[in-house]
Amino acid sequence: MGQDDETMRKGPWTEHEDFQLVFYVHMFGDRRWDFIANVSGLKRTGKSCRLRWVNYLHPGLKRGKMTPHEERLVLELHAKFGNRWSKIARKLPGRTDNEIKNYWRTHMRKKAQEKKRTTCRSPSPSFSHCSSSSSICTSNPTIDSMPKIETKERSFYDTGGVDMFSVIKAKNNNNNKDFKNSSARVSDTSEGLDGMDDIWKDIDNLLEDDSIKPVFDPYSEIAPSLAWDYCSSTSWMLNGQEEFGKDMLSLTSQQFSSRLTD
DNA sequence: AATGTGTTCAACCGCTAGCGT
DNA sequence: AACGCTAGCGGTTGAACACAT
Repeated sequence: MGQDDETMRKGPWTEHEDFQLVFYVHMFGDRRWDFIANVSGLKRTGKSCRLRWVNYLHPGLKRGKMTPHEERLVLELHAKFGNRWSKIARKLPGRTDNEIKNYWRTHMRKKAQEKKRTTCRSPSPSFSHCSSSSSICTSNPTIDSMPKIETKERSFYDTGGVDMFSVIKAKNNNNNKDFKNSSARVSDTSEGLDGMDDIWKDIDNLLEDDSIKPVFDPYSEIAPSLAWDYCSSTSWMLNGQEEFGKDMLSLTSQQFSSRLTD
């Protein structure tokens, strides 16, 4: 889009970037990634922002090891759907397609190694014999009892923004330790904050501070997508929405930037 | 303690479906 | 119908970490 590829950052995200992204996703919802990428000042593509959000920052994500039940489900669902990772992920709330894909790769490698070792002794009772095109596992009660989420439905990752905020708040109040701990790993260099825990807290605090409250009240009943529709329907948005965004948000951006560097 | 090897997982890339014009 | 744009998907890569020697 507007920015040329040479100025774009690549590689691991810093805590500061995470913080910014979370903040702007909260402001505008998790839909307009290119816009968020531009407006936030992050030197990242919209694509990269989306990926970071979906795979790492999304408040609904579970972190940590797969439970045996989840492992079984992945195997079963893979037997049913093949490498349709996003489809499989929709059946496992809190797990991303990337996570499942990675898990499967590891799993398959292990399986392959095991197979090598036990060179075609008795056939394994596991699911490894189910090819992606196989129908062997299709009438599985576990899968069939799962809620059916079809393509037109709201994606798990699509939190909107107001919903997300409530999740953030909930996150602050309890658990999700794995999520927070693992996120801290991203930036060992940053001493100021202790992983996502503090990011969520700071965002929470920032937004509760009236002086820097976003234009769109996160506590209101207006979904961010609607807020966005409202924004985009106005002339200032049509005539250079990026400039508007930068102006409007520069203050807030500076505020949380300074918090990080304190 | 140093080095090698294996494992995990975040992030990138290329492609495609879907939507608006 | 054709085109352009964007979000989303699946495959792949490589850095960081864990464990073995």
